[in-house]
Amino acid sequence: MPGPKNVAISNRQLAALPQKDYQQLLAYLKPVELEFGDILYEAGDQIRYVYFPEDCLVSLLTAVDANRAAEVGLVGSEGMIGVPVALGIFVSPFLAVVQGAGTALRMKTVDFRREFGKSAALQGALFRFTHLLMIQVAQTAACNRFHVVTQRLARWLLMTRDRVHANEFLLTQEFLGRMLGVRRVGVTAAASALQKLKLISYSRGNITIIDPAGLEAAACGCYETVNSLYAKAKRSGSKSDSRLKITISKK
Amino acid sequence: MPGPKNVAISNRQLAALPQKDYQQLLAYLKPVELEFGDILYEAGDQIRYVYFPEDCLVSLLTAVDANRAAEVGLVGSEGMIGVPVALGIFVSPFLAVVQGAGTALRMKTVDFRREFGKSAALQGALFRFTHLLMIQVAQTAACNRFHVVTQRLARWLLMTRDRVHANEFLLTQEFLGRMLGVRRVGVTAAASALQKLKLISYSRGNITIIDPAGLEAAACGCYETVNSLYAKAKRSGSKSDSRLKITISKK
DNA sequence: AGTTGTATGTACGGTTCCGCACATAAGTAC
DNA sequence: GTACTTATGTGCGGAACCGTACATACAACT
Repeated sequence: MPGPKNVAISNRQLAALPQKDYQQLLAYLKPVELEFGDILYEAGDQIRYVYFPEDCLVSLLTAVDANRAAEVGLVGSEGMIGVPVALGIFVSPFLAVVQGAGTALRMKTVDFRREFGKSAALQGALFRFTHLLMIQVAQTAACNRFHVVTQRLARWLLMTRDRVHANEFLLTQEFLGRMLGVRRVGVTAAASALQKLKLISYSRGNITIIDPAGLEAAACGCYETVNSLYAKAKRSGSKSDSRLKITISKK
Repeated sequence: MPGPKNVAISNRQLAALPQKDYQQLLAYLKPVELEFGDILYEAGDQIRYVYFPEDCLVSLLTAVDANRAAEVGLVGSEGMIGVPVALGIFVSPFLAVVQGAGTALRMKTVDFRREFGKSAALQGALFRFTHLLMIQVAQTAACNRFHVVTQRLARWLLMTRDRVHANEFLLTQEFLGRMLGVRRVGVTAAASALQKLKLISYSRGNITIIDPAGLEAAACGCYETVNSLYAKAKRSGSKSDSRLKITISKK
């Protein structure tokens, strides 16, 4: 049963915790300012901290070679960065890079892992989020296979919008190209198309979503597919079919 | 510490368990014959059973609409089908379809979930596998974005080879097209190219890998990237940085 | 006002893959 | 052998996107 609502807590994973479990974590959570472009982990890095975004946005990328990488996941205040730790893995498989500046609460991995063993609510929440992330990554795989740049761009803008809770954000086409794994001019063309349809406007990195509903229509169904699952998870909050109690055995 | 090697156990998740934990599961595990094309779950289905493949091969697919889906994961005797259950989720996000006939040991989800709560070794093994699956799905996302059909086909054949432990298998180009998310003729062209290079041979669904090393060279790096992580996980066996004890609270 | 740097737009030939239609070939049934 | 089904091969116009190069536009600084 969740405790009283922690209204001041902007990270949803933390907000969903019972008061007691949250208080327990609080001693270890330190706010950090994350800047655009900050790298939280390179692929293969030790995960020294886990992060609970408050109003920042973090992209997870998988590389295929030195020059080419594609975003496979996008995490904001609804989730956590460092999901592998919940699975007992302490090496990041992804490049995690800050895509929207803001604050996050972070915690040393060792502290988190210990507290994780004590809080069934935290376990449930993070296992569910891990599952959602898996779905998001898988949908991205299928989306990359079938959908054209314009649709993928529209989807990406909507996903970003959902996570920063704003219709305006700062992103160059060069950057968008890196996320979507296309040339900059590919983004130029797609963005121009969306602008001509009066769904977005942009100039020198400043992107504004003018018509969210129209943009959703221009996006592929992958947006709605994943989004509805996130929304469902949000509604069901900390309720779960599974209640686990995990303890880490000493040594 | 794992118990004596269970040499007769062909599923690696089960084989890695301590003798005691394995014996505990044995009462619930029933062998089933899986035929080509069998659907274990549709996307959105309740997960009524989890499956431990012995010599069969199962594809996980994500759909983007009624006609189009792409494979995002491939699971053989090294893994388990029904990973979400380990995360406390009992609905499959993927279509799970048998791609190579054979046997699997299966278990009712409710039984599995209960036993899962009792065996730290089982938890560790499955959490690690969940993580590997996440990596595989993510690599597929990036691969779909950047690599051409011939490379992806080569990668797919190698992945299949690793999982069925054979250089020969039965698969039509029509089927391969569905897995890779391309037209049949796209597969025809790619397969012809690989055959001309004397890396494979095929006729009417019968594919033989002639030159595994050459095929690997023709595949994209995604194969080696993921494969090395699987190999590493295999080597480290049931050793883990994390030892957890999970118990399911009553009600 | 002029300079510099960054962001965006345009152009072009080449490649990959699409959708579709039709042709061949290998196995299966009668 | 003939008919039928299944698997594979070929052809063709078009769309999307690539790599590259070059042009324009806005912003900030001097």
